Amino acid sequence: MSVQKPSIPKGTRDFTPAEMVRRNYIFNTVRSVFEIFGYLPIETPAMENLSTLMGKYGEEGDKLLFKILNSGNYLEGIRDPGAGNREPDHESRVTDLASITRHISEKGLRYDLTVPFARFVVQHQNELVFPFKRYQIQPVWRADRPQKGRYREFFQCDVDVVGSPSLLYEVELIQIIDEVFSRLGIQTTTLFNNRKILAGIAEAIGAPEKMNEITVAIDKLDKIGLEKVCLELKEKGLGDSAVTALQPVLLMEGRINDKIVVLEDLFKRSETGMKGIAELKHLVTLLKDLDLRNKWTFDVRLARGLNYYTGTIMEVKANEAAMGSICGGGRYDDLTGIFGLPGVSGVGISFGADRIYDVMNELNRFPETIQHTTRVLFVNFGPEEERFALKVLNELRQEGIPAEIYPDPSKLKKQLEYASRKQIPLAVLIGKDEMESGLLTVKDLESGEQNRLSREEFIRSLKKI
RNA sequence: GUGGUCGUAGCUCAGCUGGUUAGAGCGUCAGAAUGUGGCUCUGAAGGUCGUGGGUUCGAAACCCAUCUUCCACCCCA
Repeated sequence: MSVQKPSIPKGTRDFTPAEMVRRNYIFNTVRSVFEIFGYLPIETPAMENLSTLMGKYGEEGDKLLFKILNSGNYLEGIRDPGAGNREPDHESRVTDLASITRHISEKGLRYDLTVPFARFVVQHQNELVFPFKRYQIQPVWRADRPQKGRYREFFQCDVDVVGSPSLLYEVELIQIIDEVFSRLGIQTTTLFNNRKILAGIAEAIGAPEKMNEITVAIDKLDKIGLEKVCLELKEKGLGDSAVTALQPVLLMEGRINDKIVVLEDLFKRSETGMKGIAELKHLVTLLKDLDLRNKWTFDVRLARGLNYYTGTIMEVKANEAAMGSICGGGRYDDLTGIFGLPGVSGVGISFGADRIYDVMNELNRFPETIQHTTRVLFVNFGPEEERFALKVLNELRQEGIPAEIYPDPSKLKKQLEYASRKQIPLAVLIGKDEMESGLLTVKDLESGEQNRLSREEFIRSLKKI
């Protein structure tokens, strides 16, 4: 039997202690901000029933779901789809696969945390206090093709509130965004838009069913330019008059108020659009009163694919790094409706921990102080000394000071090197001399200084810091 | 899912148009007066050249497939 090369699936990663310390720094920061805003944690299973997941993320989303094979010989009851057709052409085989999927797989890995949360709310509705504010920090999986900032397994940090349509929560979420990124030391811009405005635009130019195509095209304005956008819209079946009517939106610039004027003019023919504008104005008014440290603005081009959003949608970008959005979310008026609890409005956002990590790494924003864990290493000089050291070691641990002892009486050089490499700041040497005098030799590995201290003095000096 | 790209020691890479025993730097390990790390010196170990086929007298170099990396599209955290 040959030795196999160890490997992990595409788009997944191992995390070393050095990486985990930094990742935890992000998780802890996010978590503590969520908590001061009054959100409580929940967790849901890694896998959900496929029926819970399918159809919630659009056609694309369904393709990106990781499906779990059923246990047992699930093929037994299934007829060979090619049986009556001994020359299976390509077409029929594809559809057969699709139809066979539900027979062989009924579970899938979660794609995000919002849909499982909606399911959770419906299932536990009688135990929850509404408006229900929760946060959730767990991995999600997408069968996407990996690239920079895009993984197949990654962590999302979601905050959502369900049971209130109040725009105060949109404001609260934007405050959370501001607080989290201020604490992490990343400068950001929060872009927001409103699905009702997008729907209003489609409605006003006489193509309400083409909302998706229109938003996708508008989104490309920066990248491919006005002409190509118009061309693409026509290819997508939009009439000349509609494209003409859309021009003011495409050419719109200036301050938020200027844009609102343009849209209001357009929305004389769209009630939905007007509603969206009203929400936008309200949100902007509230935000202006707050002294946020990071930038925010309204951007009609922001689309966001997840098709359950119905109101405000938002997205956060790091100002100093080329990375997709590091946080995103929005309002969904009826997510729980699909699971049998209609009329409950929710709004939430999701922080992409892995992308935030990548950005912070690139910009070198991790504080040095989060590095080392063990603060004191006890050098091992032999069985006698070991027993003595163990007692002092235990005292330190009782005081909550992370400390460890070297496992065997190796050469001092080796033991100190171990301490150096683990970035342990202090080494304690207890040999014959120290045992007799009762004074410990304490070496500061950063400065190289060495002192003789009694146990009490030593512990006191550690507690001071 | 479509198109492209990368893959040589633990890491970063060199290896000219195919030609003997595949190299460097860093790292690792072992030494350099028996209780003192980082710096220095000496020495050593370490490579199925991503994997599997093929072309060839001969392949790390060429071809095909496959896996992985990264990029664009799509979509998204």
